[in-house]
Amino acid sequence: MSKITIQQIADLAGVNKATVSRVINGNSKISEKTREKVEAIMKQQNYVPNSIARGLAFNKTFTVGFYSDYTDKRAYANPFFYKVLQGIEEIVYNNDHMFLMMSDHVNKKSKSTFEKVVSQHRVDGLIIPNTLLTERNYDLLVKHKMPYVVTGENMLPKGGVPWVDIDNVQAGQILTEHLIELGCRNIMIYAGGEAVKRDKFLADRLKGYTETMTRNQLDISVIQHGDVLKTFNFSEGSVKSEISGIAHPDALICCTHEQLFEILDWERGNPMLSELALATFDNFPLSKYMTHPVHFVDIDLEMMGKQAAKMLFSLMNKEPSVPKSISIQTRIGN
Amino acid sequence: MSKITIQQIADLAGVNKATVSRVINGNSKISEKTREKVEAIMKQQNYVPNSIARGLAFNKTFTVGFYSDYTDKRAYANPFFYKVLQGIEEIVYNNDHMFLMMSDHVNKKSKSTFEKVVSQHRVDGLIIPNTLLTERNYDLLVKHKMPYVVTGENMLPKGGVPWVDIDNVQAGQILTEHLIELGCRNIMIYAGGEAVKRDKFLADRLKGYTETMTRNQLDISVIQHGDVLKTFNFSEGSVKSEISGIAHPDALICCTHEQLFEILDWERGNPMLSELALATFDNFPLSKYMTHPVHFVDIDLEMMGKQAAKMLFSLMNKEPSVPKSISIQTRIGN
DNA sequence: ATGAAAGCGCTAACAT
DNA sequence: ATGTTAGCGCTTTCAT
Repeated sequence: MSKITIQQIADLAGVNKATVSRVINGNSKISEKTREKVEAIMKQQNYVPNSIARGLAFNKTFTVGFYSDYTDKRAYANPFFYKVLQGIEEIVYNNDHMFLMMSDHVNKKSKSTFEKVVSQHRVDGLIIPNTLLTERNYDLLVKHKMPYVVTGENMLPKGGVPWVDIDNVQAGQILTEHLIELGCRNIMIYAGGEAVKRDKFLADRLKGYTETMTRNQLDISVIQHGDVLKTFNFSEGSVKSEISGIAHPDALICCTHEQLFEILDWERGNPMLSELALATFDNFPLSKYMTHPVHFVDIDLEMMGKQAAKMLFSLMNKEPSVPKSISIQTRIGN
Repeated sequence: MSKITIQQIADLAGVNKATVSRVINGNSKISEKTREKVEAIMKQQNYVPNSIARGLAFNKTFTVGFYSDYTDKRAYANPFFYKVLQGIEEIVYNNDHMFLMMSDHVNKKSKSTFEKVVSQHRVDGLIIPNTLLTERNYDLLVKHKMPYVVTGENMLPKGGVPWVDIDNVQAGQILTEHLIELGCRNIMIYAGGEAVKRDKFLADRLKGYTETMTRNQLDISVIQHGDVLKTFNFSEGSVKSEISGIAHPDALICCTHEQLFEILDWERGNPMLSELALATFDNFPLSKYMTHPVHFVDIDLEMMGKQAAKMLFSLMNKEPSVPKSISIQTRIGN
């Protein structure tokens, strides 16, 4: 513990500690001479203001929180999740704040981590995934006047919730357009029925696909189970499925990696490789191990993190006219 | 902002704020009657002590930090990395502390995040991966008397560095033993030469393999490139490689997932599936998509996180006789 | 067992 | 431009 305090710096510089405080905080009403003297001593003594004391005086923590759910394997097992964090930290650090990450751990005998952090004001602002913005959490944030930004489109039936999300409709559009440009006409999309109802991002991707196909006067073809695809006899070049009677697809858009892997897994014993263009959203780390090339839209999650953090600082600084929501545009990868 | 303070609670209870403070901190010298009265009022008012003020008085932050490197894709892209975090947080929250996660972001005009956190005492203790415990960081920690624990075996030529790591030697042993029990005799291990020198965990896994093979009087066979394996003609059941002359392996241990994927990728066009037992360390999320079963040791990273955090709290509490290092045992998965 | 008062390190309103 | 003083909310001697 370098117990050196503002008082000691003041003594060493032969000034009052208030003067040192003014130097620290860049107060203009300070003579160049004393400023230099104090700064020299601070540097020489390797003095660092105690942020706790500073926080108490300012009634601030200089910390931004990120709330997440470890039990949400979809987030944490997703290698891209850290991209969002990277974007957030970039902005947080550039604003001279710390980054407090917390999971939604619930302690048996006490409040949840979230409730503690919010009620104790351990952070000045919070970034929270839409899946964790429950009614209860929303109420807590409002009650404690805690600034926050949601990643992923707000799902709560509340107005004025600030959010940042990937534009999944646009992603569906450009991916479909890309396949059309490549010459594909019978473009199928694999979008599970239940999941689409539950996850808005899936519905949005589907919507982007549907709109684009319609605009190009192409037939829409949505399958809800990979099994349907397997009824097509690719090897014999048949034009219609023996069972479903649907036109032979020349491209398949998988809405999630899980779907893509299911297809790739099944495809190994099938010679559809050269006949079917595969496409999905987001790049993925094992892609290099894949023998079948996969088209994909590049989702800039780092940008999403940055925008969320920027928006949060705007809110914390009570800037006027902060946008309520931001949609991040995507583009074709590779 | 629920601006309710200890003074207001005291007023409401008709006692001095010192009394309230004693109730909060479980001071024994308090009559049961006043304790109950104060506790009732605190609960009724939904009072939460201001942790900043508390920290200032205690000269503590009630926060534990975790230092990591976003540029280290191996960590962040690894879904298992989060297991460690989960373990850490479990302990941290049970000890009523917060969890401050920080990357090694370096701000252009100022100190690194790490240096700020340590010099400003933003945390009471720190967990840091061995790869980030540089000489410089070590010096900072010592200089500021900051308690810390290293995950992964200490690589620094310094004594007394507390660390927690997976017992990779033991992991190599039991995996090899498992294969032997399964009837394998010609067990090969894929361990790249350069990597082994760089990463101690690889050398340890190799060591565990070597020891076990020797103890069982079996021949050791280490390959440094996957290509060597490809010289074996599995399909014809030949006993020796045409080129290397090495005995036909019936099992292959891959030291990393990358190696495993390389083999699996190449293997698709080869009928070695039924002939070669594959084995690796750590389970991985895409395993269910693999058609070739893979033996593996289950590495309990959550336990590693827990142990690291427990050790850190012991250090922070200045408990006597805290172990300097802990090796986490592994076991065969599935 | 409880109250009064000093102090943790810093900021800010008020003096000079 | 600089010093003085009073907090920020809590803990902790020291009284009583």
